[in-house]
Amino acid sequence: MKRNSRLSVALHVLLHMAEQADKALTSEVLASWAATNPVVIRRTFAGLRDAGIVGSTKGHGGGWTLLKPLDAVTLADIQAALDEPLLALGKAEESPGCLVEQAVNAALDDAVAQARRLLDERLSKITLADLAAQIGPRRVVLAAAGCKDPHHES
Amino acid sequence: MKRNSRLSVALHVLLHMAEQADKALTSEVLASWAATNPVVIRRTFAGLRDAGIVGSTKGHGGGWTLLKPLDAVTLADIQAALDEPLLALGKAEESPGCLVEQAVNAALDDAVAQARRLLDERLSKITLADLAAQIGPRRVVLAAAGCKDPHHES
DNA sequence: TTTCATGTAATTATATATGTTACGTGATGG
DNA sequence: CCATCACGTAACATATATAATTACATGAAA
Repeated sequence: MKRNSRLSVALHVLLHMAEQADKALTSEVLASWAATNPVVIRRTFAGLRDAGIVGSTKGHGGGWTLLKPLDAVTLADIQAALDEPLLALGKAEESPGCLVEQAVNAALDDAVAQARRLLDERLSKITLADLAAQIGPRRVVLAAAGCKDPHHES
Repeated sequence: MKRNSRLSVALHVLLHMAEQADKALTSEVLASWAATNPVVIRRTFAGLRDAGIVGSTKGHGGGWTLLKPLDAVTLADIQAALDEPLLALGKAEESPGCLVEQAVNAALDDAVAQARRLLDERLSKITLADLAAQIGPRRVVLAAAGCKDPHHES
């Protein structure tokens, strides 16, 4: 992996959890789905837990469970829970003495804030249920062709 | 510096160039404005040159010149010329075998593409002339207070 | 009380962006 | 024509950010 992919990972794992509903699933199982490390899952999901999207229990038979129905969780909820940067635009200097740079920073701050609002607005209209609905067709097509779900053979 | 600040640097330098109009300015001068290295300027401005926003000449008296009037260059033009990532959202895997992850990637690609369009739309409505107009007032205010333009004392 | 699973700190690895050095190319002035 | 200047670029070094890993503590269940 290379870039900020926490949202991608979270969505992937959450949808798999939905298929195994109700069972508490360990970080290790979740990590195998995302081809990553259990600790990465715990870190990523810590925000989701704080946001009430998932719950975790310790000890025997413990693990992670989805606490909300799929249509009650939007991508914006998840994004917010993960507290990601989202936009890659940075500034050369945060508090410049130069008047020109001050004006540049102000203009960029403005545009970035607006872009963030617009993206958030878009993400808030997509629920996990919407994504799940897009998986169904793919699975059916492949199943008809006699394929198994090719999950992480690596 | 830390993050993707090429747009910030480019805007800062371009506006300073506008104040010294017509004279060819060396990478070294431009770099001193941005508190960076001449080579960084050359790299950053290579895209702007290809886009016809600035020109460069070699040899004695050579350097960089603005080729377009300030109101003919939008932030979207500059952004496009620099070819920056813009959005920080990445994917865990680019071409996953997993159907769930395929659906996640598709949805994210969609949302990101839309956000990019929206941000670009916003940036295309701001010209360098708009930014320059925002500098004037600040400078006047400070001059009245007896301050010099405090440029990069560090 | 042993085992299992999360919680979290600390460390290492890797990727990206930026800073720097070095050298090539073309243009200008003597 | 040749020394100088300035861009063009490759190669290398450094800094920061994200992810992967290790280690250990805490709490719950058998």
